[in-house]
Amino acid sequence: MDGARFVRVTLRRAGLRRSFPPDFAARLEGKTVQALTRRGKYLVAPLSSGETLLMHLGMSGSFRLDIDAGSRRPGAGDEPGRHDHVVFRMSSGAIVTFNDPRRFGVMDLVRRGELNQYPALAGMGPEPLGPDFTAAALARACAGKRTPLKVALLDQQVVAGLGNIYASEALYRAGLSPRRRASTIATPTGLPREGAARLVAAIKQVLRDAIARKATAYRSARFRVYDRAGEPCRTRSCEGIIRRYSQAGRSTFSCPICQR
DNA sequence: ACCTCGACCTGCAAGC
DNA sequence: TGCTTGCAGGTCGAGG
Repeated sequence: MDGARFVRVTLRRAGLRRSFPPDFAARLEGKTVQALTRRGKYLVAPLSSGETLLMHLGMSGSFRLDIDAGSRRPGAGDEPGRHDHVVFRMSSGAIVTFNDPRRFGVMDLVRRGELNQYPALAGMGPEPLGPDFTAAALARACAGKRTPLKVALLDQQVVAGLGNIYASEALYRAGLSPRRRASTIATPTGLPREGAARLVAAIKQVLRDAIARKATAYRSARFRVYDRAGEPCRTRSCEGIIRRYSQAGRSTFSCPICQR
């Protein structure tokens, strides 16, 4: 998509969780993708029109790429699947198809000047792998929060882009209980306690590992606690058994012995 | 201002 | 085999 022009945009239903923006296809067709970047869990594509295309995969979204569909004759095998909701035909010859069974994904179009006011992006926390995500920053964001620490990590205003799996994984590596109050990693004035530095390091480590392993499909990844309820803790000489419980409606996994 | 909960969807696995 | 139930990677609005 990067550098290519939208030749034809096909919407195969009225929307995902939300309706598509008005005249969505028409506002894309003929425009060039100037860059393809990311902020938190949003894909961000500034266009030649001055608008920016925002895309989010939700829980079950994915993109399928057919890189040189243009050089082949259209034929069998090109039929759209049941949950192929948006099809982008690009000037490069590529066809990019957005598939999302649960339709929790997002496609939106915003004027560039209004990107900062876009609700999900306004006030979004620092990028976890960026220089601004420090123990001091995390402590400041958690100070005064009575929410469990794990719930705070899922709050995109605290840190951008962490999801349910890696929140559990990071807390495990940091040796911190998901049930602690978020405020316990900070002093009353919002300065970091030692847990904050460990947690920041663990978040960065967990994400770097996942990216290095190209763990795009969560099923293919090997987690230390996520989805391992009843199995032994992997920490050397720890006798703990991984527990599963619910926090803010999401499953959490942790070792009751080595996470405090 | 902050927090929890249900709603939004479909698919799949387990239990009966 | 076929039904029901519960659970799934994320947000967002309503209500406490």
